[in-house]
Parts: sequence; C-alpha cells; structure tokens
Amino acid sequence: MKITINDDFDLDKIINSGQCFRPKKTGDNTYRFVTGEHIVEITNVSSHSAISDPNAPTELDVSCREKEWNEVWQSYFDLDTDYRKIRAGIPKEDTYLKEAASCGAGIRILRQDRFEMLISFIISQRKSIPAIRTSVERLVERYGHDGFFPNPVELLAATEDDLCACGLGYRVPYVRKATELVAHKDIDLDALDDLSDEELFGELKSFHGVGDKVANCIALFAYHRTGRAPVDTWIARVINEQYAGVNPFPRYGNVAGIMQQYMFFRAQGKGQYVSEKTL
DNA sequence: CTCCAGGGTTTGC
DNA sequence: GCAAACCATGGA
Repeated sequence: MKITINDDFDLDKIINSGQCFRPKKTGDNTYRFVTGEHIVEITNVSSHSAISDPNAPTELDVSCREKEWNEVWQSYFDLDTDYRKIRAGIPKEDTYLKEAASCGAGIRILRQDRFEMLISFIISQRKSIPAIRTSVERLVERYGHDGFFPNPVELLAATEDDLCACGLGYRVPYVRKATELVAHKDIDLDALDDLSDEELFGELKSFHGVGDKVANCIALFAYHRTGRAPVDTWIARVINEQYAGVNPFPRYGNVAGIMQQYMFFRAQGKGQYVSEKTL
C-alpha cells in the first residue's frame, strides 16, 4: 500500500536515534518495525529529487493494510503531529538547537510498547547502544514469539540464570522484579497513561532500577510525554559545553523531549547540518 | 589488553 | 541533603 507523508520523516534517522533498539534496515530504502504484535516493512519510494528536497512529500510503500496502518502505525510514527512546525518554532537565539534540529530533521518520537520500553531502558543503563540491541534481541529470541518482544507472562518464564545469559549482568534482579510486578498485575502499565506527567514519573521510578533518566525515557518513548527530556551522559555534556551548565529544556515546555532527541542525535555526530538557506 | 557505555543503588558523611 | 564507591558484560 502507498502512503504519502507531508512532514519530516526519515526512517534512517529514526532507527539511529537511540529511542528504539529493534527496528532495522532490511534492504535499500527498506526498514522493518515491530511493536506489540504488529510488524511492518516500509520502503521509501520517493524519487531521488524528492529525497534531496527536505520539503518534498515522502512516498512510502508499506507492507500492511490500510486498517492496520491507520490503527497502529499512524500513531506509532506520531503522524498527527507537525514536526516542521515545531522545528520552525525554535527561537534562532538558540543556535545550537537550531543546528541540532536541522541535523535531526526527520526524527519522530515513536509511541512504543510500554512493557518493552520499561525492560529495554532498565537494561540500557551503563550499556552502549549496540550492547543494548544485543541483549534485547536475545530476550526476543528466547522468550518472545514470532519475532515479537516477550509479553510480561512470557518473560516471567525466564529465570535469573536465563536473564544473565542474555547479558543483563547486574540488572537481572531489576528486570526480574519489574516483570513480576507487571505480570502479576500489581502495576498496570496501561492504567498509568491516565496519570499526569509528574505522577507517571513517580510511578515509573518506583520500579527498582529505574531512576530519573530511565523514567523520562519510558515516559517519552512509551507514553509520548513529549515534555520530558531525559538527561543522559550525552545531553549532560551538551548542557555543560553548549549551555554553560544550565538545562535548556524547561523553556521548551511540551516539546522539550523532541528537542532533546534532536540534540542527542547531533551530539553523537550523526546527521548533516543543512543551513537555513538551503532549507 | 584496556576503557567505557543513553545510570541507579547503596553507603557514608 | 550530597559525593563516592560499586555494579556485570559487551563492544571498540
């Protein structure tokens, strides 16, 4: 099925933005995404001239039917939000963010599976992104089914030794306890969606092994709380070197999390800066 | 071999 | 309240 997108949309930047660990490139201009019990292959079939023009619409060929696209992937890719408008609203005084947003144009904040994000970001602490991917894939292979991330009941089957074999190291008890709480319905991850940002943040931090940074990542990438801006080692470095140690995110209100993603992408040296003139 | 990774918890003051 | 020690592994 053919899809046309009239907004920022760059699959390569999305899968390399650090917000997701499983989506991957499967061929020339083709990418595979998985969430919950859904899987889709997406090929960018835009003409070459359109790819070089940031304002041209993006033409996609997607493997799923229209019903699934509208009910699952439209929301997953946050296609009802105007990212160009958000980028245009960045004050030019914030020159570093202007450049970062130019580099990261095309990134979108994904609405990902809650349990998967909880477990993935617990694992993420003190690990490199490639190492996180390896551990998450091992969980999928051993405890998921049909290539889907294991649901809480499936992951409950993993003993502490099993989890250790997935390279989780000292995080094994964190993942184990979180899985038990969710599988036994002591905590309802879906019900947390009704909470305010601060209340959600507090509930997420009640998990052993979830601190400020991980709670904000889960809030941003699973609950789409775009006002949350996780501060990790990369962002802390940016705050120190570019903002004289003063956290710039409060001024960006409910789009702070989107700005954080642009900065994270830029801080890793990814993306190319495109000057305002060529935009 | 060494170094460090999208941090968090525990401990000691 | 704060700073420092400590944490298991994999990837570079």
